[in-house]
Amino acid sequence: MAEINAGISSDVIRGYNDTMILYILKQEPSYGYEISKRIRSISEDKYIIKETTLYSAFSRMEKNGYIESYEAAGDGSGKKRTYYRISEAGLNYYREKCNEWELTKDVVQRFIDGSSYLIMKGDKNGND
Amino acid sequence: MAEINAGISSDVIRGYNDTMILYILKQEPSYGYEISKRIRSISEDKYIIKETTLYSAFSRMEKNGYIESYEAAGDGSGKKRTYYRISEAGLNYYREKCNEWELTKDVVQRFIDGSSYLIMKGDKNGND
DNA sequence: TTGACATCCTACGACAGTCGTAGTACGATT
DNA sequence: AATCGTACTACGACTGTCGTAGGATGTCAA
Repeated sequence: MAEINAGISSDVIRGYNDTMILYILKQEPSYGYEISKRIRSISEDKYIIKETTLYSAFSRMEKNGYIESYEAAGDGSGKKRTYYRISEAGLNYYREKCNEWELTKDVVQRFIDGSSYLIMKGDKNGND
Repeated sequence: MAEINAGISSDVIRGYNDTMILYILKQEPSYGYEISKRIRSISEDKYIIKETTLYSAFSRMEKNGYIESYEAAGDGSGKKRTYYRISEAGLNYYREKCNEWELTKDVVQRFIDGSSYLIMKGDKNGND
């Protein structure tokens, strides 16, 4: 794979970056770089969030009250980092997004040609 | 339901309006108003595409060569309408989007808390 | 000490799809 | 003639994403 995020269009992910971040923060507070790596590993390298996207999501979500930030020097290293933790509002928002996702997934799926897709994959003649 | 498209965020659908339209056109040529109604009925009123979104998708996709337009007076009524038909390129694009969708769906799903979602819904049978 | 490299973060502006608002125009029904 | 459903166009605002750029710290090896 030459490209980054090959096959994943940012238009689809749009609006779900927040959800992914909140999913991570739901487990424990974290910071930019670590979250970015976790998203990458959870998606098995299929999705790599851009730094700018990530940090702009932070400021947006903090403004909306979904997350709260605090300064801390992580694990032994004297380096100060901006940690984020999820708030109650953020948790509720995350749950709403989960519901929305199930709904949206169901709707979009109706416009995806699943059967012909399967046939195509086995049909060398490309018949329809 | 008070709101239009309640629960479906335009950020998620973004980029999949094209796919929905192509799904309709894959079956037979059609025009704006009819496509809009078909999307609404296929989604069981869960998603109603905005007029402006629809027509801007037309011009975008025609520019990209995914669809071709022609003037015709539909069923008996003397009214002229702009019909669109899908092109070979459009068909390929549609198929790519189907693949992309399966991939994206899989990735996003990993960040959706499915089990707590089921518990929340109160599934007493524990079905999956 | 110097340099390379990974980490950690900010600023700015461009881009594109969506959507609100507005307006036009035709045909059929009342 | 007024109203409604149909059919379409124009314009500009909004927002999340992302390219580009830059800066500052810590670690490790040469």
